[in-house]
Amino acid sequence: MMIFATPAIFGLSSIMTMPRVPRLDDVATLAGVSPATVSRFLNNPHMVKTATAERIRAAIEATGYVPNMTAGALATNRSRLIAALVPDIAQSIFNDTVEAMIDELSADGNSVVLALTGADNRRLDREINVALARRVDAIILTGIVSDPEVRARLRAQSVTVIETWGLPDDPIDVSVGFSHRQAGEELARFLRGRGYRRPHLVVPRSTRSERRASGFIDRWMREGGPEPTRLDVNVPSHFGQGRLSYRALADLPVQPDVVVCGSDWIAQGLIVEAQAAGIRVPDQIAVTGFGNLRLAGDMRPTITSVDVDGGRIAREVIRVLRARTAGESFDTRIDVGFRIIARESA
Amino acid sequence: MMIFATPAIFGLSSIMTMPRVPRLDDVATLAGVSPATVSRFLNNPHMVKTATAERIRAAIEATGYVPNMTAGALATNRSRLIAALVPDIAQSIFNDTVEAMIDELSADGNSVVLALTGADNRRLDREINVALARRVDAIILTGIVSDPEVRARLRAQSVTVIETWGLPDDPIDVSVGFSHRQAGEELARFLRGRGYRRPHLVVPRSTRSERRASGFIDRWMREGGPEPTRLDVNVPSHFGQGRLSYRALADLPVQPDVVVCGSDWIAQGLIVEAQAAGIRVPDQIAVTGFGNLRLAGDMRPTITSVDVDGGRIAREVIRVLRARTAGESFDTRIDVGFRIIARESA
DNA sequence: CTGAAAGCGCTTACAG
DNA sequence: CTGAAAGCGCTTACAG
Repeated sequence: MMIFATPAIFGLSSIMTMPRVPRLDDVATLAGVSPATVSRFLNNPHMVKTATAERIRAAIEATGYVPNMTAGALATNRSRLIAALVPDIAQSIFNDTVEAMIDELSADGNSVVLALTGADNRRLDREINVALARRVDAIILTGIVSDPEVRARLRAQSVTVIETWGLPDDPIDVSVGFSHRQAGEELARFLRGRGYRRPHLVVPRSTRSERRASGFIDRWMREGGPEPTRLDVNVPSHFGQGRLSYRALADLPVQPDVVVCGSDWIAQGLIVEAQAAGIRVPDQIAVTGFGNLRLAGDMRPTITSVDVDGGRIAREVIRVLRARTAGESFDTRIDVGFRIIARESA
Repeated sequence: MMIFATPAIFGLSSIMTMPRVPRLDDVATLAGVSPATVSRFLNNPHMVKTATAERIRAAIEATGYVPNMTAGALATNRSRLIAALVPDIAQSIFNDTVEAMIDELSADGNSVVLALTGADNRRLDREINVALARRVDAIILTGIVSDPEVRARLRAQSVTVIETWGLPDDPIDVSVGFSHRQAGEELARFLRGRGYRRPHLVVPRSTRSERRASGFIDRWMREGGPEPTRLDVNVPSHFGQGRLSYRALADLPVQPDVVVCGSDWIAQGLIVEAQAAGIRVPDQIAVTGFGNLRLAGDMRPTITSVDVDGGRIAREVIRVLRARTAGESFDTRIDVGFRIIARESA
């Protein structure tokens, strides 16, 4: 059902005849200038005389011309397309970062191609190839490129590659993030300082979570603590896992005094389940999350978490992109750090 | 800090000399065929003889050729780019749908340009223009295009436009969704049937929420109920708003027996706050959500919600896209419906 | 400040 | 099954 109820003022008659989409040429002809001049007007308005500019503006208006960025991309070898590769967006701690990046990039005239690499970045290599085929100006990753051949290929290309969240020893090009291992270590120190003695870890099956967990465990044991118990859960992590994780505590040989959750969602679910069982948090069992999502501060009790400034990561990424475009120098390894946010839950 | 620790086997020396990116031409020359044949091999492998195909395959391998989709797009007038326009992704009920769409589309060789239109779709018209400039093959919207000029322009273009979630009376091209008004009406009927008498609405400030709210109110009053009280909240809605919404109940002249929340997050926050105040849900106050997110089924108590099959919406969108590509016919107005999921909270 | 012309890297109708 | 050639719609170095 397609009704053309559009008033004639919008050019209904021309819609009926379906004229082809106007090109730069059409605008040029109508304005009485060459295509080159229209192109200049579009890309560097100050290069054309005011009177000429005015005629071109009118011609664009009259034709309804919309520049063809595909043709522009081919001619300039610059797509103004940025690929963002993330594991998922359904429930992801990266969403804030991605959102902030998209906001900034679109203000710069770029568009973001969002590709999903799946749990454990299964499809990462494939999506990198797609991004390369699209000749994107930059690829922004959250994850490790496992295939050495792909790493080599990326290095050989002129494309900018920014690895985010992690802080690899041997980045492909640029990396913006923090040390997950160190975050785990600091959390161990923090909890030990608060007097907890029997931590239990709930660990999502992702490289980053694993790195935090091993940092936590190493530090904990180095300080003389017993080896923490642990439960591994699938990614993406979610609220329901927290509830199940609480129930699974019953099977442990010794009850923990603090549960270190791999995400705020898990922590939230665990608290809800504990409370439903009549257990008080943190009096009877303490809980920590990770990511410092908004809900961590909103929950009852508020959740002790590790804050990662996703907006900062986005800003640094943008800064790198702009610097490279402008030919200016910039750091290729940017540590944005993290902060432990002590709240009521632990 | 940029260290080339790549083993020589990966062609380190050629990295040093930075040869230009291989083109179709290079592959053709190496394989001893014309560019046309390589192009055919890439797009319709069955069109070339097996022996030829093998030589081309080897040449692609040797050169590390990656097709330039920008050039391909210009030549075919088909970008294989789909624009997905959503208000936000930080906390969005659309994320599941978008994720499912990206999965399907990328399997078809398409990429998704994700654009954010902001609360209340402030930047929708602007992002549509960008999508048009990129010559995307389709624009998938969650929201209403307000500017009549933009609506007319979209209709005049050959681009496929799919409006999702809502089900407008006068769609631009194709729409896939359900009637929000009707969802509100059904919820009113459902709660009245369950014996509730004094509903209070927490309404996010979005067109769709408003439509559900007015459907609810109309139906409720038509059945002889008193006018429900209401509280409007900003979008995107989140957990913390639920907590605040609970506290705000104290200001009401008469206490509700059920709170109808515009999202599951709000419902969850409201339940947590009620419980923290020692109030039992649903015995002392009932609560409903919207969206049937995973957490609705996981929460304690489980949350009565309205299920919208985001995956189904994604599948229908894909079906439409494929049908149009194949030149087959399809419905231009697809109602995916909704279901009220009765659980413990109301 | 402006124009003519070559070029970006593909695809495909046409001819063989 | 394959090749030569034109064309997709821009941009920009060069010349004036």
